[in-house]
This record gives sequence, structure tokens and C-alpha cells, in this order.
Amino acid sequence: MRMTSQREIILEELKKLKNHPTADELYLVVKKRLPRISLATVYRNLEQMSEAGIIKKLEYSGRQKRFDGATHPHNHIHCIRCGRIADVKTRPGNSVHSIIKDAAGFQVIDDQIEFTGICPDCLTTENMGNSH
Amino acid sequence: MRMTSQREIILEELKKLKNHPTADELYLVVKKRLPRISLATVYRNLEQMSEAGIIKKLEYSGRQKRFDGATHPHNHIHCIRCGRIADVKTRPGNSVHSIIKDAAGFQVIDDQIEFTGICPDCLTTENMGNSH
DNA sequence: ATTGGTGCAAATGCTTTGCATAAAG
DNA sequence: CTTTATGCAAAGCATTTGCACCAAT
Repeated sequence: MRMTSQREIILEELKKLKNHPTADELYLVVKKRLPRISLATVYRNLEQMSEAGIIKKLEYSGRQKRFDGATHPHNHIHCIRCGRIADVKTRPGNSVHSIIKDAAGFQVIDDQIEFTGICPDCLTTENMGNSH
Repeated sequence: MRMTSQREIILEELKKLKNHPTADELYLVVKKRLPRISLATVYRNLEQMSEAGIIKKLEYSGRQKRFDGATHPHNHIHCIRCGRIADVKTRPGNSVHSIIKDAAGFQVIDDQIEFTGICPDCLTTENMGNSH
């Protein structure tokens, strides 16, 4: 992964923002420093950096994707009205931290554990060497 | 909510399918019984019925929305390769069930608790009577 | 020099909407 | 009869892609 000024500034600005911006929100911020940057570049870099594990892609909110410069494991709460995402502190314990300490002032309506993984079919395909 | 044959059959077929279909997947199934139905009708009905709490909209996967005819509280696991969603059984306990009993044959990579709620700002707006 | 990245515009894919017609209550 | 739902086509919106040019190694 080549280090370009675009990538550097995108990462820098994302880390500054604590509010899980969408690609276009971040684009507007980055544009102030790099007026000729294109939205496609922002998308491409966010995608690449999240694949590399440098940042985290938040795609479980049902609306626009959001991005998080903080990669330590933590949970989120999102608003069903405006879509914003905030961090939620949970007590450490198992891999699934189950008890909330702070819901960032939200009125909690529902919670749902989202597990991510590879399904049996894809695991089989992988073992047969048909993937990547 | 008026009961039309379209709505009835959409609900009926969704409840039959155990694999959390997308709107277009369900559309193809329903089309067999109502050849003149349009995809827009399927979308509109799924939206309405999920608002009414008759079905559940699964929009936290980052891909296409999926719909679930089973409304009892349960968690899901989704495949990062093919996008399919399966049910996951958790042990009962608090509102957040923390320990998995069965991950439906998936290799679990990550878990994340998704909380849904209303953010402080939207709560304020609501109290001022500016919403709904 | 080579390879990967960028900017632009066009394309894509899912979902929603406007509007005239049809059906439910 | 009144109101809500439907089908169709068009629009919307977030995201991705093709391509010619540019820059990092």
C-alpha cells in the first residue's frame, strides 16, 4: 500500500473525528486540505484501510456506511431517527461484553448481537481452493 | 392497514422462507403466485409490515436489507463472503444474551453488540414537539 | 521504469416515489 | 364513495468502476 498524501490526510482527519463519519462527510473535511480530491478516492482509501485493519468500517447500521478511526474492540449504538452512531461502554469479560455501563445518553430501544463469520458453504469452497 | 391479496401472500411466503430473504428474492417467490405483482409493492409491504411489527427488517448487515418472518427476539450471524444470514441461539438471561449455544456451522470471526435507540438530540427535539 | 493511485464521469444496484388506475372498506 | 394500495416507470442515493493521467517507489 503506497503512501500518498491523500491517504495520509484521510487517515489523519478520520482519527481526529470522533463521530464515525460517512465517506462523504469525511470527504468534505478532507477537501478543505486537498481541494482537488475526489469522493471516489475517499471511498477507495477507506475501503483499503479497513481491509488492512487500520480503520474500522461500520456497516451494520442499515444506512450509509460509517468509518471509525478507533480500532480497539468496542460497541456502538445508533439512533433510529438521525442515524448517528455513538460508542457504548461495556464491561469487559467474555468476547461478548454483555452489560452496559454507559449508553452515551441514548434511550435504548433494542439490542442485538451481530456475529460475523464464514458460513459452512463458503468454508467448504475455501477448502476446495475456489476462493481468493 | 388494508388487507390485500398481495400483502397476504407476501407475508405468507416470508413466513415459509427460513432464510431471511431480500426483497427481490421474496418478489421472485411471490411472483409465482401473483405474476403481475411489482417489486415496489413488495418493498412497500415489507416496509409497512416491519413498521407494524408483524415482521422484522434486518438492516444491520451492510448489504441488502433482509426480512425475517420470525419476530421473537433472536440474534443473527452473517457471512462476510456471501452475505447470507442465519439464526444464532444464545442462552437466555439478561436482555443481552451473551453466550452462544450454536453458531449454525459458521466460523465466528467477530461479534459486536448493536444497540438501537434515540440519541439525546432527537430526544430533545421530540420533547419540543418538532418530530412526528 | 513500473506499478499502484487519482480524478473525473459514467455506471451500478438497491430502494423509493409520482402518478394514474384498481380494489378494499 | 372515499381512501388506501397497486403497477409501472422514472428518480434517488450511496457506492463502484473504466479510463487516461499522475506520482511513489
